[in-house]
Formats: sequence, C-alpha cells, structure tokens
Amino acid sequence: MEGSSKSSSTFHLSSDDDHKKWLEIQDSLKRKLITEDDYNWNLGESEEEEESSGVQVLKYIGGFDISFSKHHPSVACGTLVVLDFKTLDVVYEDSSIVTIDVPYVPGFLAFREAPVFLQLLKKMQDSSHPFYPQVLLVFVLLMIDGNGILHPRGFGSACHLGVLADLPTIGVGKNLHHVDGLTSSRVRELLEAEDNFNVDFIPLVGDSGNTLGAASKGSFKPIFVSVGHRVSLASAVEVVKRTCKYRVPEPIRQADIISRDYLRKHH
DNA sequence: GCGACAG
DNA sequence: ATCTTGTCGC
Repeated sequence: MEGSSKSSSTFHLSSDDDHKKWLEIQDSLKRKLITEDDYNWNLGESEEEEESSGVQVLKYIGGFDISFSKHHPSVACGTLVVLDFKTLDVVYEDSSIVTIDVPYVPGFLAFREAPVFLQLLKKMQDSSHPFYPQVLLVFVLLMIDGNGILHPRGFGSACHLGVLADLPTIGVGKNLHHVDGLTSSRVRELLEAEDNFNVDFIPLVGDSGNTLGAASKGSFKPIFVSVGHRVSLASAVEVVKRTCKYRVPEPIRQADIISRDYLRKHH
C-alpha cells in the first residue's frame, strides 16, 4: 500500500508531486537559458585586443563547490572563490556551514546547491570590502562543480545556478552523467579516435546529433565541460584549459579544497 | 524487468 | 558527496 511508486530506485523524492514541481521549475528556468557568449569580453589573448572598443578582458574567475560532513550527511559547507585569471591566485574566498535536507537526486543537483550558492553570492555583492566593487566590474565567469547542458533535460546545475544568478557559468563534471547515448564506453571510443590525437578536448556529440559538451583527453580520467549560461562551448573549453594546473580546473579545485578544510575545522 | 544515475 | 595509507616517482 505505502510507497508503491518507483521504489526500485536508490534515489527518490519524498513524493511524485515534488518530482513534478522540480521538473516544472527546471522547465521554467530553462526558458531563460542562453548558450552562447553574450558578454562583451575576451580572454586577453593578444595585447592589442585589450582595452579596445570597450571590450572587457577577463580578469577574475569564480568557482563554487560544496563538501559534506562524514557523519552528518545534512551538514555541508559551501565555498565561493574568486581567482585572478592570469595568475590563478585565490583573491577572494568565503565559506558557509549550512544544513541541506534536500535529497540528492540525479538530474536535480541544483536544488541542493542553489540556496548556499545564492547566499554566498549575495554576501559577496553586499559586502563593503574594498575589493568587491572591483569584482563586480570585472568578475564575469563562474565555474560550477556539475554539468551544464550535459544533462537529461539539457539543464544541469551550472545552467540552473547561472540563470538564478544571471551570471555566465561553465559546468565542470568529474564524472560522466550518461545522457543521449553518451556512455563511458562511447566516450572512451571518442577519446581514442585517431583523428583526435592532437586535440586536448573532444566534443561530446550525443545520439541526437547535438554537441552537449567536451571531454578532456589529457589524464587517465577525463573531465566533462559543458555550457552553463551565457557562454559558448568554445569559450568554456578555452577558459577551462587556461585554468587547469591539474586535472580539475583551479576555481573548482580550490573551492573543493577550501570547503573541505573549512568543514573539518568548524565541525 | 534491469541497469544507470553529475554531487 | 564520503569511506581511505602507503607508495611510487620527479
């Protein structure tokens, strides 16, 4: 009698109503999604590009991640960092311990992460520290520890958080979320394809024919980059390349290290 | 029916 | 996400 629906899944929502509600929210937010570059900025590739015709050179890049407590699964620490795009030094960091009771359900990651993310973002924007006004002027990009359009409904957490914040975001996944025929073995095939031997990122084209993201082919285990909001895939990949000292790009890696560290000390 | 399933 | 030490190599 009780709990008769979809009980075969390890993951589940408290009710079918919640599931429907979440789908509707994703669908609604997705209407605002922009999957191309719509900011007037560049990466400062060549000297002559800089400061010309009102084009902003990307000076800072943000990163966001959450770590969870070992023994208290609902206790978490969200961390927002800002790095100098050129030197990759952390120039701003803020962490917050929170309680997250929303369950993790594949395909709905953003519902767990959005509250802390928005809280940290607002705190940065409202702060009176002399650094922040500068950030507001030149800080235009955020990396999220989750996928963008590489998602069952084309609206992963990077898209979700990007639309909520109305900021450009890049999705970076450390594991593949199987979607549109893109399985681990399929990706392995693509990575080993001969005509890709000289590239460091290969496009991920699903069965639908759509390019949903790109996979790195540098390390044994690839990372998966996809468009979040207001950024093209080409730009997203370029930015990720330029911020990778190790497998995981620095904004994500630093946010991960700092959040884990903060959680350990404050709990 | 069974397996797969970002963090 | 988290559980987890040493160990091999530059």
